Amino acid sequence: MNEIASQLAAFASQSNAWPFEEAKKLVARVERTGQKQVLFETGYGPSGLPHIGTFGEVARTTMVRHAFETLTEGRIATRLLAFSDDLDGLRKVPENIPNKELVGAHLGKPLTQVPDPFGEYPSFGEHNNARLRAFLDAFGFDYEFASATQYYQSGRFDATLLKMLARYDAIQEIMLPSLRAERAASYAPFLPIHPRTGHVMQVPLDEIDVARGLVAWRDAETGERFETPVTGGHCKLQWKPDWAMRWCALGVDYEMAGKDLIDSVKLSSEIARALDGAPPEGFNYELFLDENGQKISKSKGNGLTIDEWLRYASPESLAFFMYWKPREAKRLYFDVIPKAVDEYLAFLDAYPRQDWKLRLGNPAWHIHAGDPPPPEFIHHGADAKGAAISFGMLLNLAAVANSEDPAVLWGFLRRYAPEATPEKFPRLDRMIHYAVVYFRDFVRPKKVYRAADEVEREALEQLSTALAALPPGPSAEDVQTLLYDVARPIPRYQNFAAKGATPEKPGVSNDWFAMLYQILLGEARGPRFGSFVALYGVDNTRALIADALAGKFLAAAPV
RNA sequence: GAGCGCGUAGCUCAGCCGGUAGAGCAUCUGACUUUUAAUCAGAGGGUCCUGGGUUCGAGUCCCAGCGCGCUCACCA
Repeated sequence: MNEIASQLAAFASQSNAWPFEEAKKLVARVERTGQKQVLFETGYGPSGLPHIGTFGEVARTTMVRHAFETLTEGRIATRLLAFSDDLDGLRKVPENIPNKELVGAHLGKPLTQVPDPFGEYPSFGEHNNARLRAFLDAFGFDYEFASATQYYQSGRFDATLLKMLARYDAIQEIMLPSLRAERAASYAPFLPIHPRTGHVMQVPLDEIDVARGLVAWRDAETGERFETPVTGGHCKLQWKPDWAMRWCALGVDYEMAGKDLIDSVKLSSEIARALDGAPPEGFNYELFLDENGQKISKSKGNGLTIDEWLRYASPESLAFFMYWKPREAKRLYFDVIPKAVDEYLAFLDAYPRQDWKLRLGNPAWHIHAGDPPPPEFIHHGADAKGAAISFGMLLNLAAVANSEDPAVLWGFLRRYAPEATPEKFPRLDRMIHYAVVYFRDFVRPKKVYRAADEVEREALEQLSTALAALPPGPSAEDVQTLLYDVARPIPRYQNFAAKGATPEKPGVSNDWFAMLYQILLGEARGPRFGSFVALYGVDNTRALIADALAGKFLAAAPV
C-alpha cells in the first residue's frame, strides 16, 4: 500500500522476535490455503474471575496479531475471538463469592443456567463474562466476545457436531488411549444436558444415531432412558473434543496455550484432523511460577493477581513481563515488579535511537502496537543527554526519605534536576505514586531500626530542641549547618582528621549521620539530612525523633 | 514414564544471524571529607555443566550424557 509499510514488512520478515516468528507461521498458512482472513482465539473457563494468565494470553496473542498485520501490510483481515466456555457445567462452588448456597444448589448445570450470586446478571456465567469483557476493555484490547452457550444454541456448531457424531469411533480411538482404564470405560465426547435437571451429564452413551443426529443414554439414578440431539445446545462436548470442534467450526488459525496443555493440544489437533479440519498454529508458553516456584493456579490463589501488579506498576510493565521470554518459566511475584518496570523503561528509552531492525525486536514496539511513547529524560546540571529515573532508584529514594508522600520524592528529584515537574513528566509522576505504594507494602516493613543509647538519646533531644528554635521554613543549608553545630561538641562525633578541622573547631564524623539513619529511618544510609529535614518538615522531623526515642519503631519492627 | 525449560563472574543475569566473554550488585584500590542515595575513576574475578560433531572459527548450531526445575498422565 505504501512505501513505509512495505519496508517495515521487509524488516519484520528478518526479525526473529518471537511474535514475528509466530506470525510467520501464519503467513505460511495463509500462503498455503489462500485464505483472506485469519482468526485468533483465546479461550476461558468462566467459572472464576479473569486472572493474570488471561491477561497474558490476550496480550501475547495481540502481539502476534499485530506482528502478522505488519508482515502482511494489513492485506489480510484479522479477528481475535475471546471465547468463553460458559456452557460448561459448574463443578464446584468458588470460594470468593457471596450466596454460596444459592450457587451450590445448581451444581452440575451450565454456568449460564446458574443464578448470579452477585444478583447483577441473569446468570453466573453472564456475570463472569461481563467481568471478563470489562477487564479486557480496561486494557483496550481489540477482540470479539463469544459465548459457548449462544454459539451452541444458535446452531452455529451443528454441522460440525453432526460430523463429529459421524466420526464418533475415530474420536474415541484418539481419546481413549489417553485415559485410564476406569475413565475410558465410561468416556464419551458428548455430554447430554439432562432435559429435566438441566445438568451436564457425564454418562456412557448407549447408542450413537448418526442418521437422526442424536445420542441415547440412561440416567444412572432413575434408570430412565433419554435420546438427546447433539445439535442446538442439547449436548455439550468434553473439552478436548470441544476445542477441536470449535477450531473446525469457526476456522481458528491461531491459539496459544500453556505448556501444561501440550498433550491436550496434541489430542485436540488429532481430533480436528479427524474432522477434516486443520488445527490452528500456536505455541506453548511457559507457566508462571509463584514465589516458591510452583505453578500459579486460580484454585490455589497463589502467585500474583493483576490487581496486585497494577497496584505497584503500570499495565505496560505487566505487558512487558508477558512479552519477555514467554518460553522460560518465570516467577510472578511482587519482587519481580521493579525489575520488569526498569527493563521496560530501558527498552522505551533505547527505542528512539535504534534502527528498525532493533526496534522490531524491542519489546516496546510490540507492547505499544508499533508506536511506543517517547522516553522521559530528566537532565542533571550540564548533562545534556539526560537520563531516565528508574523505579529502583525511586524505591531507594522512598526508602531513605521514609516517605509515602509523592511530593517529598519530587522534592528530592527536583534538587537533582530543577526542571523536573509532574506536569512535564507524567509517566515519572505515575511511577512515583507506584513507588511509594511499593515502598509502604514491601520496603518499609523490612526496615531495621535500632535503639538509641544514652549519648544518642541526649544528642537527638538536643537536635530536636535546636530544630524548634530555627526560623520557620529553614533552607536545607541552614539545617545542615545546624546538624554540624549540634554534633560538634559531642566527643563521640568529633573528627579531628576532617578537612579544615582545628582543635577548636573539630569536624563531624560520619557516625553522626549514620546514627540518624539507623535510629530515625531504619536505614544504613540515607539522604543528605539537611535536605531531608527541609523537605520533610521541621515539625515532622521532631515528631520522628520523638517517636524514635519513645521506641515506637522498635516495637513495630519484627523481632 | 513423557513433555517443556534451565546450567555463563561470589550473587542476579545479558549475550541477536557463529567472529577477541559482558552488565548490575558485591569485593578491593583511589578521588571526595560541612560528608551521607541517585557520585566519579580504576582493579581483581570465568574450564561459558561434561564429552563428541559441524566449521577457518562454537557460550551460540547438531548429537549424546550429567545436574536442576517445572508440567502432564482425573477435570478444565
